[in-house]
Amino acid sequence: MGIIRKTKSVEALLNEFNKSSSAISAKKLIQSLDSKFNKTTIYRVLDKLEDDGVLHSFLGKNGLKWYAKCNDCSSNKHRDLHPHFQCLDCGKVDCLAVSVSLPKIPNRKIEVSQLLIQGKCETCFA
Amino acid sequence: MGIIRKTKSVEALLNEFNKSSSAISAKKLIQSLDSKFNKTTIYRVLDKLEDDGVLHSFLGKNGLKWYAKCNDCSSNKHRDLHPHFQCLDCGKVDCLAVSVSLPKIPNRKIEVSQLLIQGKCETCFA
DNA sequence: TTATATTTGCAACTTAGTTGCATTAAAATT
DNA sequence: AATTTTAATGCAACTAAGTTGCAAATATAA
Ligand SMILES: [Mn+2]
Ligand SMILES: [Mn+2]
Ligand SMILES: [Zn+2]
Ligand SMILES: [Zn+2]
Repeated sequence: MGIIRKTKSVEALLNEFNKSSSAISAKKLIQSLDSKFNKTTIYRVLDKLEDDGVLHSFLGKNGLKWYAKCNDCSSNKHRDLHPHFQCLDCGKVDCLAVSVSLPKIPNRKIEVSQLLIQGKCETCFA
Repeated sequence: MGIIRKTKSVEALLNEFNKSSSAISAKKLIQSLDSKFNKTTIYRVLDKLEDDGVLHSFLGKNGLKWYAKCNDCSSNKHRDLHPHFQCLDCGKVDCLAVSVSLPKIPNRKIEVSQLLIQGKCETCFA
């Protein structure tokens, strides 16, 4: 079940995601908003925003949880099946607005897939 | 640095990987060998076998660490750049012996990538 | 057999994420 | 505006995968 009330924490988190277009880890959000909100609150609000189709989540390096804005999702329809890129130098993570062609796998039913590409970002590569 | 001595724990772990061709999670190995070895030992031997190019590791559902046998790797050359399939019903994880065509990403340098496909395996799909 | 260096077990630790519950605060109702 | 209702919050305690330091055990070389 998603967000019902427009609280301070909801506004603060949405604000964080409006400041940059990159993905943000739960860990970073907890650090940034530490003085204002409890980590439990942050985890719970993120979870609800994902239910609502406002954010989507995925696992980055070391299994850490990351969140990024959705483009055309709603609570009914989540379609964030794009790959993500994580810079091994600066740690930045971005959504890649491209579609991945999955390999053919006989006798299995594919439900979801996640592709994480790692390397050097534009800034760190130059 | 890799394996130097052929100890009981090394043999036991290699034996586990020879019993099945599927990947095995560190968690499962710790459970299976709980009566014989300490979990610290298991983590350390797995790490060394990976260094030696005998096993490769990757993260599955929920960021859990999985290991599987390498095919043609050595301590110098690791090439396990294949995708993995995890069954959401029975939990089984397999290496997929196919190559993935990564999308073109301008101005970035790709170093590694990991593709995890989830769904129903042959057994659970039928 | 002895010496040396690697491996092991254990306990304590780290850290991301979760849970239960009493309190607080939105928002709906009167 | 005051009251009621119910969702959201803070806090502390917990969970669980994985790590670390160190003394004791064991494989291998001498
Ligand atoms: Mn994304
Ligand atoms: Mn594999
Ligand atoms: Zn970078
Ligand atoms: Zn299955």
